[in-house]
Amino acid sequence: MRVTEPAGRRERKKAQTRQSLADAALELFLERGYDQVGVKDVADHADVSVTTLFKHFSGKEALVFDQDDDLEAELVAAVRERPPGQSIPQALREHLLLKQTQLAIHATDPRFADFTRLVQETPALRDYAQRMWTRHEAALAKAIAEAVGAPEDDVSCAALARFAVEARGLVLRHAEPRRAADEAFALLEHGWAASHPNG
Amino acid sequence: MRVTEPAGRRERKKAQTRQSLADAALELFLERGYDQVGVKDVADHADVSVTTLFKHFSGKEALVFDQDDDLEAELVAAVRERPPGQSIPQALREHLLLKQTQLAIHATDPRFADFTRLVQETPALRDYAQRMWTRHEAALAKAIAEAVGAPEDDVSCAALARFAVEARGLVLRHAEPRRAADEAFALLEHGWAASHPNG
DNA sequence: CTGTGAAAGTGTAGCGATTGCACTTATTTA
DNA sequence: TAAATAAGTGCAATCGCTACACTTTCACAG
Repeated sequence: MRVTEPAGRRERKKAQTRQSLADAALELFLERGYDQVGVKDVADHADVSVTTLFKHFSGKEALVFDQDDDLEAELVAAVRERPPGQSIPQALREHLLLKQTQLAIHATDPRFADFTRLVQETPALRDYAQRMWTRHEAALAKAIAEAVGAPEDDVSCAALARFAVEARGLVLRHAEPRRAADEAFALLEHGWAASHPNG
Repeated sequence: MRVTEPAGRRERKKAQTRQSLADAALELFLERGYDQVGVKDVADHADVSVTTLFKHFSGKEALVFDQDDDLEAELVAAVRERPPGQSIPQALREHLLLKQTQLAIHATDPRFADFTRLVQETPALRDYAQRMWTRHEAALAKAIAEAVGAPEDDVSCAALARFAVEARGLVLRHAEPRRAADEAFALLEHGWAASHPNG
């Protein structure tokens, strides 16, 4: 009985079903392409009904993103617990670069590159991923505002939050992510420093 | 025979059908809410078949955005033909603020405010509007690069383009658009000036 | 004029994602 | 062990959207 896995047989079976679905989805999507696979196919392949599939996942796109939940907390933590001397834009740049190399279902999965390509080449998935981040924009804005002692609805904090999550999309499609991130965040860095000398 | 309306009866009828659909859609959406109206309802109300509706509009959301076409040209022009002494971020801020007060189907329509509210309150429409702008991000990035003599795929130009169109969404949901735009673009302004002293 | 081909429009049938409903089965818990 | 709970099932239906085969209408050349 591991710490992360609550004992009950019921919960274990539930988790297993969910995992079967996620695995089936990833496998089929990689094999045939997202649009060439129906939710029915995924359900059949995982040996459950379509109804059950939708009890576990909010939609077809969600099948490949199994970990939305921690994103927000980590994002906020990246700002709040950044090392002393590091600016907020810097902290966000580092966090996003780090995340990019973890976003796979299993970090150890050799199909990681394929997964990333799948997401980038499928509009529906690309958009979904972007919205996943944008959903936490408000929380991030609030964290930034707190970090610099600005009012909670400060516009420039909201702007920095938005721009930072958008920068992710920009960086992803570039061959040299590190360099792209540096350039994109340099813009934010300088702009931010100008209005928040203490940030 | 006006300059804007090509003579042929055929083309006139086509334009009229399209207009009927757009009118019906706006009316019904405002009355019942976007999600409570089906494309069938719109088609019936405009007295055409559903098939015809989709011959005129690429999807349900497109029914309320009748003018995507000029957006890109205007966006590029805003950068290319900006008054001397005006920075690129400034030019984009002004352009977006201007656009925001024109985006109605008819600028003279008293229902303008309702329309804006509808779009902002309906996720599907908000997202669609955002994508409408994002679709022209590449063209804008290119125009910016040309304006400052940077390579066509320069990352900071792409970043400025993306941030500028994203700033729009930020500004829209604020009570004081002018002030919000000033703050959001101040960030870009300073960041941009730091790396492009000649921009 | 006229007839012919393109363009606009129609109705039906259907697909794929998603939901609601009534139901069975398995697990938990009192 | 029985009642309560939650997972899973199958089916029908909705909704956006497309394909198809068809009719009507207009433009234009002969």
